[in-house]
Amino acid sequence: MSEELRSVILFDTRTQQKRPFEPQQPGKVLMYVCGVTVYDLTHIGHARVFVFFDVVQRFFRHLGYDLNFVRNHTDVDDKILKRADEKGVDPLELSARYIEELDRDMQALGVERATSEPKVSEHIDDIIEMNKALVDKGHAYEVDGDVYYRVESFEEYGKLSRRKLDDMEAGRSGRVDETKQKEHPFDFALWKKSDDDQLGWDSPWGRGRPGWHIECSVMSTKYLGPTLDIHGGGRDLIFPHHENEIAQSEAASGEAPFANYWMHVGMVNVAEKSEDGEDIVRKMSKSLGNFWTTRDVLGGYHPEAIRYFMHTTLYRKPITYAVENLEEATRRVQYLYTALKRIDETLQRAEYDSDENLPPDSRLADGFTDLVEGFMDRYEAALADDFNTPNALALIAEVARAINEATESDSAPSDALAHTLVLLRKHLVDAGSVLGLLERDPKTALDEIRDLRLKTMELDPKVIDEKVAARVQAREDKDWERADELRDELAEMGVEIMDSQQGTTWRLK
RNA sequence: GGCGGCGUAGCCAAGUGGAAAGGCAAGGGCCUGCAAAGCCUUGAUUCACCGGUUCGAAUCCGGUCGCCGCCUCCA
Repeated sequence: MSEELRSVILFDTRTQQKRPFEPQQPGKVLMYVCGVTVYDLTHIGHARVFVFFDVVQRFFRHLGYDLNFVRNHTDVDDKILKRADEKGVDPLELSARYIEELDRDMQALGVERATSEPKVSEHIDDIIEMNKALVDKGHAYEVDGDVYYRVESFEEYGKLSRRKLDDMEAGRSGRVDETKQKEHPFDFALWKKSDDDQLGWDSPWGRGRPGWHIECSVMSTKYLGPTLDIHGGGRDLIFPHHENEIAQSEAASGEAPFANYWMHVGMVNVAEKSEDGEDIVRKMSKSLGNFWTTRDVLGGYHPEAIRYFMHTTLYRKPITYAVENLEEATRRVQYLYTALKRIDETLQRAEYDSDENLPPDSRLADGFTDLVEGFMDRYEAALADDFNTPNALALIAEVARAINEATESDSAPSDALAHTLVLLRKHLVDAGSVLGLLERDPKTALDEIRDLRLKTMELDPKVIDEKVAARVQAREDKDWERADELRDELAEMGVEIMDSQQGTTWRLK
């Protein structure tokens, strides 16, 4: 059975090339993705990673793979301690709260749950065990209650990020902690001594807490074993985070490689004005203060529009966050849902629908055979090529255009056309579901988009409805001057009028 | 200083050795009282620049310019 599954090509960061994906066990995928350190709301850079791997999850399942997907929460970390201290709250309560906030945002974005979502705080014993193993094997050493990984003990250190210890300038980024007595500047903390009033657990090295990288090695190994099929995360985790995970995991287990494929998602950039008034584009980040929280973006744009926007660029490349891009994505999502709505309206005219009263199976309407019969294969091929979502969207657009073309007429469709439309609708919805798009019924989605716009534009729908009704009356009276005047007033408010045989509807620009 | 990436039509963006996807914007047409929506249609002899390999390069190699990311907070 497993040999029948469509094969997928992945770009692997370590080898810097696309390769056919060969899971260790045919048909089964072991995937680990680094989540976030939960000390604040997520921004859309985080959301991009979640949405992308959500598509990976959905697509593998769509193809019939048995996916075991682990995505962790780093709920013990110095940034959490610092934030908790500032706010005067318990660190684990703080992180628990932000896990809830994260879940809320990701649920709103339609990100499906991973198979397991483990937390650092629940794996302290496992972390201590791995630390002991690393110390025993000579890969780590204790200094005054801290435990450090001895990077020089791992010959292949740097193999993921293609850098050599000697080539790097320690402190280039101004982040190396030089106050500690480390053997090498790049040795990193596996365990940190905690003050009496700090969060900590007892260990062979005294009371302390885990360092940053160890949790992923521990949890991935615990849930998925020593060798992952796929390990993912944001590009900025390649060094040092993932490099250090490799060093820890391979040294501790004695097995290599730690992961067969490494997938890294590009950064979300922001277009800004520099102090000199120049247009610049740079990475969105907490420390630069140029970030948009997922919460904020969800307040202004439909979840599927946000996803659509993210799918317009290959996951590996940087993407620029800009309102124009979100607005264009919103219009595209509206376009797709409108196409579905047109199908439903057309089927109704023949007293069919896409669920119960199906048109009889018949030949396909002229000119649609290739599209109907070849679509899903082409669509899957696009995504199977390292998740080429831009190409996937192009194919979706092709179907939507065909649907609009086929539903131009206001008359009842023939059985052949109705049958074709039902199949095209199914294709569109099935294709959309892999990307987390078109998951609502058309009316709900279009209403949601409209309500969001009303809210952000601070418009009262009653005022709009009244003006629209007045214009309908003016049109019935053939008072074109008055009708156009009202339409101009509405247009000024940002309201678009659409007259059709079914009546007048409106939407927001 | 080291490592890596990017530079394709006005804008966004696929393609990475064999006839330049798709979207937005713009022009023309159909439809419409007029519009909007929708549909049809027009657009890169050319892929930052220079040189090379090849029967053939946006795609490979060398160089130049510009931009970006990472070098222990980072998704």
